[in-house]
Amino acid sequence: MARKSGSHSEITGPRIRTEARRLFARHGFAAVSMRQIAAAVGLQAGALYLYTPDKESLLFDLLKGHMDELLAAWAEVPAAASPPEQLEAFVRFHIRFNLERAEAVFLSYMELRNLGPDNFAAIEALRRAYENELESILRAGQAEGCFALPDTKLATLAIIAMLTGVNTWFREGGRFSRAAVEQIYWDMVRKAVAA
Amino acid sequence: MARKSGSHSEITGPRIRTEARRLFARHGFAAVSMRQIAAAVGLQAGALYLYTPDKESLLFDLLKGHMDELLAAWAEVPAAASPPEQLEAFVRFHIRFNLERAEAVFLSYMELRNLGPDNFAAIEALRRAYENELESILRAGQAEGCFALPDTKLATLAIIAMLTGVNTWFREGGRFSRAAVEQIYWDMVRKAVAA
DNA sequence: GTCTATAGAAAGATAGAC
DNA sequence: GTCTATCTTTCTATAGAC
Repeated sequence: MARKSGSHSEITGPRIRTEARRLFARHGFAAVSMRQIAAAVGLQAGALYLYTPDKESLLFDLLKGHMDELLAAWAEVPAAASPPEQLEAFVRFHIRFNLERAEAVFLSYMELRNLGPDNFAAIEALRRAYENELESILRAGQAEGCFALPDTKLATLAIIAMLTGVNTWFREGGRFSRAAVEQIYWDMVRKAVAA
Repeated sequence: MARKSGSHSEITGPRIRTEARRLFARHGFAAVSMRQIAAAVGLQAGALYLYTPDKESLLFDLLKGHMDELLAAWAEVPAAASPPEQLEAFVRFHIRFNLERAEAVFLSYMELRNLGPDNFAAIEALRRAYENELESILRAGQAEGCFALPDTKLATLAIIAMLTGVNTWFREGGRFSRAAVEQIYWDMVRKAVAA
């Protein structure tokens, strides 16, 4: 039988992060108080400071954790034989992963401005590392002549913006399944980069 | 000679909106206090309430004004002869207009969640009206057989997300002029929708 | 039209009891 | 590991002088 109160450090930390992510994504970092987060977890506000030195660090941990997981998950995707196949894998991976973590994605794009300079730079570096993954695919395809792009960096940013936009409208049980969305977006990307 | 103090209602209102837009875009609605806005204009906090009933109304006026101007500006663009030409006009218009009003665009995408239900619905309706402008172009091209799209609504959202993404990276004096950016993005859109 | 002053609520963070 | 209590600051919004 579980204790009604006492020590729960192993479970409380993750629950704080989960509730903070949910609340920050829904209302915005600045609009959410430490008291609201504590209440969602079932704690008093002071107890949060056992798990984070301050509010900004809590946000940073969420963003850093998300970017680390994003890069690790992409690293797990097996390499394909040709740039077009690699690009298809990236498009499908990006849509799938981002839909699974909509709240974290939203935070990572919207709440960067609430970080101090050092924390901001750390997240930016990870974001650029992810963009570079796509850009190397585009560069390889460009070199082989299967893609025709005026600028690979701009194409990278354009494609990522387009794919991430799925998160703003996709709803479970809507007109399209995730698989259908992947297919439709892949069709558009494939044509947009084609030689 | 201008008075040092006294009545300035005709100039103070616009200045409040300009400074509020700048501060909200930079730090986020919830993170900016009425005192900060007043200080940026050169007023005391209480004086702001001569111009807005509360903080949320100030935000709503900014978003509503932006959407109205966006729709009005698009209405001024002369109609082109064919769907591809219309689409090119839309792409160039969207990039140009959004780069000219980067702060307002940022607000309109990020701070909707700080509006109450009625204000939220009003802005959403205007956003959908703008999306419908693009979708009718895509539908017309689809009907004429010059575009090939699995779904015009999804293509609408994908294209707008891609174009609006320019605002996240474009900097004056960077590698590309505005005209060059318009051209590169139009090339990608043109190919993505082509039959 | 703007200011000073302030009411009243809520914020982030800390101290010490248990 | 968590709670209660509190310090200190800051917030939105209002009242009344000028």
